[in-house]
Amino acid sequence: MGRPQTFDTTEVVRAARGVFWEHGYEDASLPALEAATGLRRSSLYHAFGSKRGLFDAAVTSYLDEVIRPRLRPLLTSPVAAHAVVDYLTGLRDALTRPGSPAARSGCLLVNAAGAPIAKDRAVAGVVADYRRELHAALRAGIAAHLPLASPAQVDRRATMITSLVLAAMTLVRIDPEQAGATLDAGIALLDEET
Amino acid sequence: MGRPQTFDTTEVVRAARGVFWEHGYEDASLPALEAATGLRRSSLYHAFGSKRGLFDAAVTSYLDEVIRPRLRPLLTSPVAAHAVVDYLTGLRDALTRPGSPAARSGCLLVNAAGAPIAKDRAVAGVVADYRRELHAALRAGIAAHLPLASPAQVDRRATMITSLVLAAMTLVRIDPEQAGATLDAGIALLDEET
DNA sequence: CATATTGTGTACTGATCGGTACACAATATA
DNA sequence: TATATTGTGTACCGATCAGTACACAATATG
Repeated sequence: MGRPQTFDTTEVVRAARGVFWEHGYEDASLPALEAATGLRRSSLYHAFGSKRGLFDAAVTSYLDEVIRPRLRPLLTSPVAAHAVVDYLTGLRDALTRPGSPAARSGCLLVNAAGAPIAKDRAVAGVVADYRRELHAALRAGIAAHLPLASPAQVDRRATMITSLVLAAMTLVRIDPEQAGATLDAGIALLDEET
Repeated sequence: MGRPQTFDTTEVVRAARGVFWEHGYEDASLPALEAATGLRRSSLYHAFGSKRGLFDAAVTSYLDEVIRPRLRPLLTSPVAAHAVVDYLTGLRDALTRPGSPAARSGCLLVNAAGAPIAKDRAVAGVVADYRRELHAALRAGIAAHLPLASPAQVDRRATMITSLVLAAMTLVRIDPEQAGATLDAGIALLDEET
């Protein structure tokens, strides 16, 4: 069946993901992607069709390997009462740990939302779905944390915490301290209401 | 003293601001800036030195003509009790009015925070200062809205509402409905606590 | 009117962009 | 071993990028 691939697709996508994460879709150049993956563009185009195809693979990898593992405790019942607080503290630690991808570049999808690529309907849909997924997970976590609150109150608070997370992702690139303070405000609010 | 300018600097900066607002710094091309301003690059470079100089002027214009007029009621004492709610409803209306610059492109500075230009320290500082300015204004508005709350409570809620605003600016480009719901959650929360 | 000074238009620069043509390499199958 | 099939490397494509050189236009001042 012809010559076999010499590279591991998952690893290559991970490397490309890092480039898109740091530079965004538009400013991730082919030479930078070649350097990060160790592949020439001929191989990248053969395997992924286009820069956009590689980006889509990177987004899928980002959701599966970066986003969803963190949300899992909020989505697998029974949800612990402290799961939301754990999520927020864990995220704050990740954003304030110097050198980590999240501290350096925030969130791949949040960054994409403000970039020209967001005008692509498919990409906009992925980002919108991501926000919905985050909101649903936080709603579950808040419901476990505030068992006496009404569904409407839980939903409203989930919207608030979702926004805190999105804002922290935006702020970390320009002022990590403000990003940390943003997440701390969410933790404090949840404690306050217990 | 030589040949006089044939254009109005303020108007030209406004036109350039629209281009940067819609496309971001990196993807605002010189031809696009020429088309929007009606000037050739020779004039732009003569007046502003560089693409970056024009961007800086556009940012100043954005703060003075777009951001701060909206914040003024929150910063001129006495602050009305309903000023925060007015701000949020006004912002929601702007974000959900189809065709408005904010509905189409969100916030020039929030978008910049996620773009490569954010690595420039001066730009990062401007965005960080903008967030501080927004936070201070909302704190004043919330203090007027919740006169019984402690300073710490007011500050924490100001951080929350600030994040709602930033998140809505991010979301409007990919899903205006989620952006509107985000601001509605803030309004509802303020009502709930009255 | 002459001249210095400043603004504007045309036309270009080298660099870089994403994408591709094509030769060659490496394997599976016959 | 011969051949079909698939993967990889080299070298290129036209388009576009930000920026600039320079001639020319238009004014203020002498």
